[in-house]
Amino acid sequence: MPELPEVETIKNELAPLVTGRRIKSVDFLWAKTLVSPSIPEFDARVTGKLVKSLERRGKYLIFNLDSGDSLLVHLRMTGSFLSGTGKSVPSGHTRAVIRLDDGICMYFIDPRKFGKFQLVDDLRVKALDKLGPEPMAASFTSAVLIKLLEGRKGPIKAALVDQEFIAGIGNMYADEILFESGLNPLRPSDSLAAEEMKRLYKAIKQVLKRAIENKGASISNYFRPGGEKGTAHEGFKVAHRKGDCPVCGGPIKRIVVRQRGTYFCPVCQA
DNA sequence: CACTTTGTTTCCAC
DNA sequence: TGTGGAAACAAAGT
Repeated sequence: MPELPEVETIKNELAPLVTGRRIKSVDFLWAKTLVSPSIPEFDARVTGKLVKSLERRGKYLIFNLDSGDSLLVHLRMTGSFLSGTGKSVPSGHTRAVIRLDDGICMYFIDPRKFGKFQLVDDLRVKALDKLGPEPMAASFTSAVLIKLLEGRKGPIKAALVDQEFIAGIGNMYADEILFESGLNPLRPSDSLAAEEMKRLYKAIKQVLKRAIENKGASISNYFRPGGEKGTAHEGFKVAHRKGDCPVCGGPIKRIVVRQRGTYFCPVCQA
């Protein structure tokens, strides 16, 4: 399930394959994958263009073209990329094929069809503008987090998965971060003591950093461009776990916060 | 067949 | 007007 560490891994591993190459064609095997513009206009603006660079913002992967246009790929739930040579489609869940020069192909594989492609002429679009700060950026300091938390009502878990609050964190990393901080997911955001906010800040940086080092979490359908899986999920303490707390041995509890399954240890996260 | 999964969108109350 | 919560939605797996 692509969240920040998974999209970052895809970006890092795809970049050497695609930067400096020209796009020969993009085929959509699932029409709804492209949200805008129309397919004919998309083809006209993309074919023959050079991929200048790849970047990531939140859960968006961004292909910057030499024409100034950018292809935004919103990776959501089950989306990932597989690189190949274009002979055959590697999976029945392939939703789009980006063909580059020298026979390089990138397959967008997305079993649940939630991922979206969008071509824009300016990165100042609503989808990106609304995103909160990048948690891994050096500019995301504990002072920034404290500022965000003050006056914010509602459970801390809800804040962490809110893309306008912080970009790139989804359900599973929110659970891991809260476990690492020893904070109950239902604690109101503005109720944290200074020391708790410090712990939360450290946990955000640490959980994401470790997950990036482990090339993302391969829960359900995520894999890397070369076909390998990530191993970050092997280190998960509570997210998607059914068993007992690895620290205190008590049962992990599952509750629902903002309509989302939330795993936590009621003892360690009192 | 009901339920789960994640993020966005829409709607409603305050 | 902003904020926040709940529900609906998208699609497929179990």
